[in-house]
Amino acid sequence: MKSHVKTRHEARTKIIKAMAHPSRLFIIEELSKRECCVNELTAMIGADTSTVSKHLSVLKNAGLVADEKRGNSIFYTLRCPCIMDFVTCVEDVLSTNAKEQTKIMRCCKTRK
Amino acid sequence: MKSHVKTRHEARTKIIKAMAHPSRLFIIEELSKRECCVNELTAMIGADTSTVSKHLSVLKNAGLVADEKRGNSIFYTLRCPCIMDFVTCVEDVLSTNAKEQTKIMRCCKTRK
DNA sequence: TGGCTATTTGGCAATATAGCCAAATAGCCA
DNA sequence: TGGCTATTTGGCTATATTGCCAAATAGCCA
Repeated sequence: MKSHVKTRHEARTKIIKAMAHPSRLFIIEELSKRECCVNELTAMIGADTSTVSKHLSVLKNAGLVADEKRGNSIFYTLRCPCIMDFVTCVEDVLSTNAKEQTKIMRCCKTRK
Repeated sequence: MKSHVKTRHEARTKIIKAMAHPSRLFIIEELSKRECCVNELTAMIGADTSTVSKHLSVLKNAGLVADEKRGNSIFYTLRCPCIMDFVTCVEDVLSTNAKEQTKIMRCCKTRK
């Protein structure tokens, strides 16, 4: 792989990796609805505050979310709403997979 | 997080994790242009055949690619072309990040 | 069948990621 | 200032991922 192609894919990978965790996907989905502070997200996720804080720092580091300090709290917002379109695509893959499974099962039954 | 929400995000995560590797992103991009066999992809990527094979099995396991044996070779194809739209979105994030960096740099210069 | 090419699998070591606890940091308000 | 709440950071262990080599498997063709 040529070096500039590799670099491009590495940059993309950084963004995608940041999304590749259930809690972080949850955060992205919540932030697509409204801004939240760490506290709120922690309560919703049900993990240690430090864990959620680290997830947020991964997302921030990838440029997926922005943070703004207001008073005592830090509010996070989603920076690129197109991210949610991607989730739609992932759902597409999942439903394609599900259909495939159904087809295989139906086929097995018929042959019994 | 409620259990069904968690399950949903875990399913999505599996798909996204499968994409979260430079070589696998490269494979996805190549397959979006045309079908390829392991051999061709291995040559393009420049890693061990077994490594590329394992990457392909990750993608296949996630339902992102399909394989078909023809003669001596196994040809891989992309199952959900919408995946490439996602890459567009990732590029969006990257360019937003780049603009942000530029803005910060310009700001620093002005203040010198 | 035997040799060849293509691909997958098993095993192992190196590295990265996740999540918890404890401690540090930062801002609010009495 | 001191106590309180919100958040981040450091450190640690457990687990997952990666990539190589070697070996196994599968199909082609002479």
